[in-house]
Amino acid sequence: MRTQRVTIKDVAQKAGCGVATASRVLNRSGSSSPEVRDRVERAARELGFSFSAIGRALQSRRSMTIGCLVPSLANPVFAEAVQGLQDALSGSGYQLLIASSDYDAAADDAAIETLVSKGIDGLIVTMVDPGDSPALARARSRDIPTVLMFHDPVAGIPSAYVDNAEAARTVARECLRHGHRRTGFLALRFASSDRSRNRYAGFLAECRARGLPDPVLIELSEAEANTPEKLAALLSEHSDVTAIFASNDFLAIAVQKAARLLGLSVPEHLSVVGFDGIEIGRLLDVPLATVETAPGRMGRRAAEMLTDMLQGRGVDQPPSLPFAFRSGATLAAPCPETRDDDQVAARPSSVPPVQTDPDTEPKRG
Amino acid sequence: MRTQRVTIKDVAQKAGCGVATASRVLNRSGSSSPEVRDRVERAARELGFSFSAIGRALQSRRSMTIGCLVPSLANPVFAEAVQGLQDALSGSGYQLLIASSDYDAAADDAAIETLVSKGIDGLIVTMVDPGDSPALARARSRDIPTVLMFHDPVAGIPSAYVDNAEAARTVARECLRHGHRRTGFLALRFASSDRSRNRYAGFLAECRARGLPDPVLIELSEAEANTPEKLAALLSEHSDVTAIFASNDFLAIAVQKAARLLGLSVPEHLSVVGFDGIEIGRLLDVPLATVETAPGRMGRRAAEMLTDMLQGRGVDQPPSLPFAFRSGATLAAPCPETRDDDQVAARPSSVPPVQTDPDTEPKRG
DNA sequence: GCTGCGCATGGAAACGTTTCCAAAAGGGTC
DNA sequence: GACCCTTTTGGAAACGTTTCCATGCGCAGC
Repeated sequence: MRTQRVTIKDVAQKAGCGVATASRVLNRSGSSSPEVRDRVERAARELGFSFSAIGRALQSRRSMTIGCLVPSLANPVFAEAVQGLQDALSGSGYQLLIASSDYDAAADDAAIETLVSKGIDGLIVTMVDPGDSPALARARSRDIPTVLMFHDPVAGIPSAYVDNAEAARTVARECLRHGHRRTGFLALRFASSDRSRNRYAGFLAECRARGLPDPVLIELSEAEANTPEKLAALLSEHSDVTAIFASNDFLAIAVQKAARLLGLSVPEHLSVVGFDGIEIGRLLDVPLATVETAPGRMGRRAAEMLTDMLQGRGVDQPPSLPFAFRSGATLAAPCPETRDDDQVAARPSSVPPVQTDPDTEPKRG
Repeated sequence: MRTQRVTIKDVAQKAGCGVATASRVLNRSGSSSPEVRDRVERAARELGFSFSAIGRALQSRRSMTIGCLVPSLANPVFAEAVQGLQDALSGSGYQLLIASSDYDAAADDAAIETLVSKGIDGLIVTMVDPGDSPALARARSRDIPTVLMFHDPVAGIPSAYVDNAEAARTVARECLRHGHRRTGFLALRFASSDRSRNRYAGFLAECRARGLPDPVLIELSEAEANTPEKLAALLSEHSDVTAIFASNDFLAIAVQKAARLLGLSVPEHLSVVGFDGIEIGRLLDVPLATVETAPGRMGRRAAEMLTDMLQGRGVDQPPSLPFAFRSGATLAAPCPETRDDDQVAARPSSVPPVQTDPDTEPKRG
């Protein structure tokens, strides 16, 4: 037997007062006499009343809902960031309406339109191209507070992000310091991820600045990323590179598997550096060298920025969040008798201890 | 310059007709003359009109929003399940309102109350104790269609789940088949996870059925799980066990790290089996033996069940989703000269090839 | 005793839809 | 030409809130 939704009208009736009074009592707004207050509160309790957020939203023009768009929750980096949003938002009264686009620009736009029509009070997005999204532009022209996650700030939209290019330069320096000259950048979804592109750009820039040959850009498909054999085949086409910078940690681990298939050992024959700093990398037999980025923190930061905006406080772009290079056994000096024959002379196999960038922070907070 | 939200009233006015007509045209409901239709559609386009889902929800009593509660998106298993929901729901017009409780029963209840007050049309939850949640009971008494994820069906609420106990029995059989007698079950959040408890129960039941000693239950705190040293200390208290069944893959990988710290090698000195079947386990040097459960599929299944319910179709509990034991190098026969001295006699070190349960399916579909 | 003030109260409008209903218009049949 | 049926149309109510405003009351100050 379905209980009809109990509204404030029912409460008012049971308490013998007007709805305006009931509303004031239940919201503790305006004034009311103790007796009335009592009756209303009792009535509400007995009826099991709870406000309809929809009625409220309609009247107040505030839905207490925040829209969030990410490429996919199957990627733990984004999932963790969203959890960071949740953490920061919990207790604020805001709920999270979530959409995912599967890395598709058109889906990005459609999702934003839907979120906006649902009356969200704010928007937090990671998408293919925030700088060229009609839907995002419309949302902003409607004065919907918006912040980006993971992206470099774009078109005046503030962002919670790490400086991908700078992080990649650090990776380049580390590779170089270990004596690598021929490097490769492994990119997944290069076309639809500005983060990946920025990492490559930084990596490339630093290599050039140091007079090294350009790193070879190896783009791979989803299928290649997931099938060690295919990945191995791809890698074997670039037998001169001694260090691979993978655009994320999963890829880096996959590279190790592929290297094993090729009979190469890491790091003796091939060094590998990842990106993101997932926890598991630390626990491996050969701990993964990578860049730690603390996605959860990005989420929290984004949520804080947005709530500031929602309270009318102006927000200007804060500096990028810190990253930290995590040294690991997958990065070492290349072996003198390298797998290819046309390669570098012997190098000192002892390398000064890796040191973390001073102004970066250790790890997930 | 803020554009005031454009409503259907504005469209009607611009098109020179009543709002009722505009509504009919824009919804393609009811009939209308071609000219009027034209004018309305043009007006809507020119004004950049889009419906307010809130107004709609208020009037129609349907928000086209589904509430989802999971313990945490930082756990990739849940994140993947939620992505599965998204996938199955995409195109259906439903959006996902997400809450997370951080494995806390009180937070579960609070979250459900909030979701319900937001007018969700359906509810998909994974929580500490669905069988004893006043908020969930209230939601159901309000006839809000509800389905569980990950849980065994409870209190008549249908669920998309894998049979944890049965999966654990399979693990027990595999351990046994490899010659292990003294086993341990490593549990994280045992108190707040019925899944973990069911796994232990199944594991225990099978061990008893085969006349083996009870597996030792090792409960650990978050801190112990995350600190290899602490975990190692904990493990060293149970030096007689030759095989550990960890309640998830991360834990299983952490166990390997801890074993390394103790100077034990896997699987020679200690076998390890995980649970969940995360992709990465496959790529490791020593591929992880585990149970594959395809959380994304659980999400999709849950979403399908719920949309059926939302369309008034009755749903009865479907059978549990298939799992598959994935053999891996972390599970092998215990070494005859075992690390402890009071232990089993030599065993044949060659073991028949592992075979998967016939009625289970390979992996994530 | 009046004026004026502050407090408690409730009616009603507004928020953006959809839908019921009645009315108008058009067209066919007798 | 009257009648009825169908199609198109728009006014208005309803959904559940909040808030503006007006009303009524008691009380302090003159």
